[in-house]
Amino acid sequence: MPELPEVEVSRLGISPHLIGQPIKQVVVRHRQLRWLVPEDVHLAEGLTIENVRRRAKYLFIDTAKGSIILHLGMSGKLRVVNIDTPVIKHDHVDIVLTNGVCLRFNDARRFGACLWQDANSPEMAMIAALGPEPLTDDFDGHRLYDLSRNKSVAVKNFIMDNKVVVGVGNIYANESLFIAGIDPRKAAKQVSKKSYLALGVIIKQVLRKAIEQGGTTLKDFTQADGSPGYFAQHLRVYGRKGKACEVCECEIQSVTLGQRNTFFCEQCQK
DNA sequence: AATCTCGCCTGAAGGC
DNA sequence: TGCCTTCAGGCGAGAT
Repeated sequence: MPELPEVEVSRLGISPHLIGQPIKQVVVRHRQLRWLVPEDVHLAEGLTIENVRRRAKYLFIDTAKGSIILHLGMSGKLRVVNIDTPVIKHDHVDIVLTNGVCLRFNDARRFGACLWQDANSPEMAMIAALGPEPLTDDFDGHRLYDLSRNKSVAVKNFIMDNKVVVGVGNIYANESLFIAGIDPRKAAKQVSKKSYLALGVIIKQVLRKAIEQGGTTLKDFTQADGSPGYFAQHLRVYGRKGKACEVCECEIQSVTLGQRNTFFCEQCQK
């Protein structure tokens, strides 16, 4: 499942192929993604891609008149291919460039999205409501502490709340809390300032490290099979239910929090 | 206002 | 082998 690092690595992988290139056509084969792909995405046709940005897990393909917004959902993959590359199952959207190259969006589960943000319209509410980027100075442990004072939700749900900080998905929430030694079930308001200050640093480290690793293991986005994939990262707790904790050798536990699988070590996380 | 729950999807994995 | 069931999950929307 693409988390922020995967989206950022995708951005880095596709950007050089897109920036400065005019869009010839936007081909929509399957409109029914998470939301219906709007007709307005065709407004990008004839315009030049000026930038490829990321905000949270959304990618913005900027033109002078607006941006095509892509979200990879759970199973979304981006490839840069020649336009004559045969379409495979779940190739839903193509952004075709005038040079014969095309950005191809494949998404089996269709939890992803392709939207249009007009440059002259207010930013759509969904995007405007997003909290700070985790890798900027707008986010740190002080913010976590301050926002958590009256929150009774589990700390894991709290750090996965997009209004608190964006881009912390299930895997990295689990991993960060393990490293910080915080029990994911603990009420957000019960977590100490000291723990939050550590957690803020750890979230940044975990995400940065994953991006670096993704950069080094980055598959070739221009190959037919060159999906970004999900880099093989070393996971300490995620998916390790019943296995031994790497620190204390206790059995890793799992519970459901916020309808998501949650893994932790009872001994190491208090 | 804060929190909880639902639903969109398909493919992989496991059971029989 | 093959069918059926279960699970995974980002995240907005609606309910509580």
